[in-house]
Amino acid sequence: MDELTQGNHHELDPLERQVVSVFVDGVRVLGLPRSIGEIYGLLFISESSLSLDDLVLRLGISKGSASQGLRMLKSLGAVREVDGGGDRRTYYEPAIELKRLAGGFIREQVRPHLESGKHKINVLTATANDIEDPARRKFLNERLERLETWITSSGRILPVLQKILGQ
Amino acid sequence: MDELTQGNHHELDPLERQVVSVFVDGVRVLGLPRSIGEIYGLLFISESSLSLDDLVLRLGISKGSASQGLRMLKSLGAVREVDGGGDRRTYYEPAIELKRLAGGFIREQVRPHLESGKHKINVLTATANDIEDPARRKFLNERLERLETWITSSGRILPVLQKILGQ
DNA sequence: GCCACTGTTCAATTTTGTTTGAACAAATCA
DNA sequence: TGATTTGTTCAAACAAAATTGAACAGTGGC
Repeated sequence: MDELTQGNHHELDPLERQVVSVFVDGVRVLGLPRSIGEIYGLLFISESSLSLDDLVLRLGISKGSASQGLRMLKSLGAVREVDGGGDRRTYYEPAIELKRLAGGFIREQVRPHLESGKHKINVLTATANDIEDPARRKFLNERLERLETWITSSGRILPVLQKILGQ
Repeated sequence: MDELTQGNHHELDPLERQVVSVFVDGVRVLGLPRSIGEIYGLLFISESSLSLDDLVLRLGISKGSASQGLRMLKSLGAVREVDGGGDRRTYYEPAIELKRLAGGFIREQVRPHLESGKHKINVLTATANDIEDPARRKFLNERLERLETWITSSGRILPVLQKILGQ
């Protein structure tokens, strides 16, 4: 294997390690696995695109992790495939526009929960109307209505978010 | 023990279980432990305030969990203490204004991460300026600058969030 | 002062979620 | 066609995080 054409397969240098660790912390806040942060972080400070086994070799993670991590990053729109050197590997580059990253996260991780929440509350509201005791029924309806306004407000936020982040 | 004065210590009825499960799912999205969702959820559909051992008995969780969960909910401003019956227990009620809940979450869980992120990036930027290779240094500075704008944009969002949620 | 009650702490346990690695599929090459 | 390379899948191993429960501290009643 030739370093000039195959890239650098040593362990990370100290600066790279620090940057990766920033991303590892960052994705933990978002509730994503550490490997996602490692992979995205390394792509983020790498000038050239990297292949799956670049990631395996440089981060010291398994092929399985790298494969699953890249799949999730692709679904989030956080990495894109590029055609790399003359070989038949797939190479990856990070998407670095915050707007795009936030958009992917909202689409994949936030919206589905809001939708399913809205649905569950509708079911609950129907159930609550079968309650005998009128005082209890009234109370439950008030609370469930409030829950609904929470979801509505949250939904209103998302476009605003995307607008602000797109700058 | 008298049910009329001490409250209902049976297991949850189906509707209560469903509501609690909505909150359990909700807090998981936010990266908080399930017990937080259980406790807040039960308070949310309970007409009267509840004591620590009401929570223990009705949710079937340990005293330790209930105590730690209430501590976190207090720090988030998601519950408030009220003086209950004639006994010397502390009773709790949920805060149900989305504005307040979001504010607490942002203050306790979001801002600290943004701050520490900003700090780490400053450290990194200093390190990057020691890099010999000018091309590499330039690239790193560009990327770190971008990271900084991410944090800045994210910070700008928080007040907007609070404004929209406060309606 | 002693007992009963309420709530906290934290080491041990349990649960949940992530990573690994071996088996496999698909694609390319010779 | 068979050998090689690239990447995926998923059950098992592992790691991280939450929960338990027993010991403890504080408080009030008697």
